[in-house]
Amino acid sequence: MAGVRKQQAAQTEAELKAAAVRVFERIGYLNAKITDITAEAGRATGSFYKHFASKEQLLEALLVDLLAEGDESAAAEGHSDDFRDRAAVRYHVAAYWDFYRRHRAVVEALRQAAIVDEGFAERSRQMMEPDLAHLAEHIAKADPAGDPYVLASIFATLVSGLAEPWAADDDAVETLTTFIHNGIGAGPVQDRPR
Amino acid sequence: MAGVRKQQAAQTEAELKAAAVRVFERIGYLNAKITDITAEAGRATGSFYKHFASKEQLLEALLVDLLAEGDESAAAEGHSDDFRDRAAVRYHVAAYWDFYRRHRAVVEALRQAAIVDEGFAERSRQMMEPDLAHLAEHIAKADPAGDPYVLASIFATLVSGLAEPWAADDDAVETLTTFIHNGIGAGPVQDRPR
DNA sequence: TGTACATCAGTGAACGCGCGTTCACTGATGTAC
DNA sequence: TGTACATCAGTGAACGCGCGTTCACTGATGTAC
Repeated sequence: MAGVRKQQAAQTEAELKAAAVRVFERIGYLNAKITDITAEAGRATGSFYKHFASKEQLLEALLVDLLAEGDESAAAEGHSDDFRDRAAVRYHVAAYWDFYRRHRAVVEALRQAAIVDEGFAERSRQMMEPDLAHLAEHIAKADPAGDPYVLASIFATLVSGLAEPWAADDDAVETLTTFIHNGIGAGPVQDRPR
Repeated sequence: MAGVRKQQAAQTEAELKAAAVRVFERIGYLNAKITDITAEAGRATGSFYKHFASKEQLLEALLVDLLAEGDESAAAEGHSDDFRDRAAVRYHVAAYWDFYRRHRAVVEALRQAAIVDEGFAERSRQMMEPDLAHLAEHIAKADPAGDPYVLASIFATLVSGLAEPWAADDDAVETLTTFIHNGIGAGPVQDRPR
C-alpha cells in the first residue's frame, strides 16, 4: 500500500551513492569501475543502471546533494566581513576547510572528472564562481595589495589544494589563515606595521 | 655505414615524444590514446611500441628529459637566499613559473598520471622533494611565522596550482611574489614586529 | 666493388582484454474487481 | 478478503565497443666475403 517499492528503491539508490563515495575515497573517481561500486554496495551490476544512466550521472547526483548542503551552511553565515580582521579570514578558511574535509571524496571526484571531461570542468567553474565572488567582496574591503578577484582565486587554490594532503593536520587552518591574512597585504588600519 | 638506422630511429622517437607533448597539450595525458600520438606524429600505430613499452614508459621518458633540463637550470643559480628579501622570493617564483610554463604539458601529464597511478604519485613526490627542501631552507632564513617546510609546500601549491590557469597572465609572477612574500610573515628586520 | 644474407625500423590489420551497458528473467509489491 | 494480472526493482550472464598490444610482412640499411 504505502510505496514500499519506492521507498526500497530510494534506499538502494542512497546505498549506491554511499558505496560510490567510499569507493572514490579508496581508489578515486577515475579508477572506480561500476562493478566496484555495486560490489561495495552488495548489489548486482545491473542494479546500478536502474538508478543512474552512467558514472557521470551518478557524480552529477552527488554534486546536487553537495550543493543542497552547501546552500544550508552558506545561509548560516553571520560572520565578520572585513578581511583586515584575522578572525574574518579564519572564519572563511575554516568554513571551506570543513567543507572540503567533509566532502573530500566528492570534491576530489569532481576534480578528477574535470580533468577528463570538459563538461565537468565547466561545471566545476560554475560551482566555484559564487564563492570566488563572495571571497573577492570580503577581500576588497581590506584594501588589499592586488586585484580582489585574483586574490580570491589564490585563496581558493590554497584551501582546495591543501585540504587533501593536509586533511590530518590540525594546525592547517591556523597556518593557512595566517598566511592568507598576511598575504593579502591589507591596507592601513591595523596590519603590516601592526 | 654511419649508423643511419640508429639516427633515424632516434629521430622518430624524438618526433613521437614531441607529438605526444602536443597531444597532451591539446587533450591531456589521460585522454590521449596511443593512436592519437602516432597520428599526430604521422606514423603507424605499431611504430610506437618500437620505442616505448607503453604510454607510462613514454611519460617516464619525458620526465627524464625534464629532469635533465631541470638540473641545468638549477646549476645556474646564484640568487639571494633570504626570503625576507622580496627579490629573493621573486627570483624563485619566477624560476618555478618559467619552468611550469615551458613544461606545462609534461608537468600536467605527470599530475594526471599521479591521480590514476600510485607509482607516478610517488614519482611526483620524489621529484618535488628536493625543491621543497630548497625552498624551506630559504624560508627558514626569514624567521617565518610558521614551519618552513609547511610554508614551502604552500609556495609550491600556489605556483603549481596557478601556473596552469594563469599561464597567460603577465602580472602573475608579481602578484604571487607579493602574496607569498607577505604570507610568509618574515621576522624582525622589516616586517611584523613579531 | 659486387653479391648474398641478416638485421631492424616501420607498417597497419588483426587480436583480445577490460569494462560499460543491455536484456531476459525472477519474485515481490501494487492494482483491479 | 481473495484472486488474477501488471508493474517494477533487482539480478547476473552475455554482448559489444574501444583501445592497447601484437605480429607477420616490407623495404631499407648493415655486414660478410
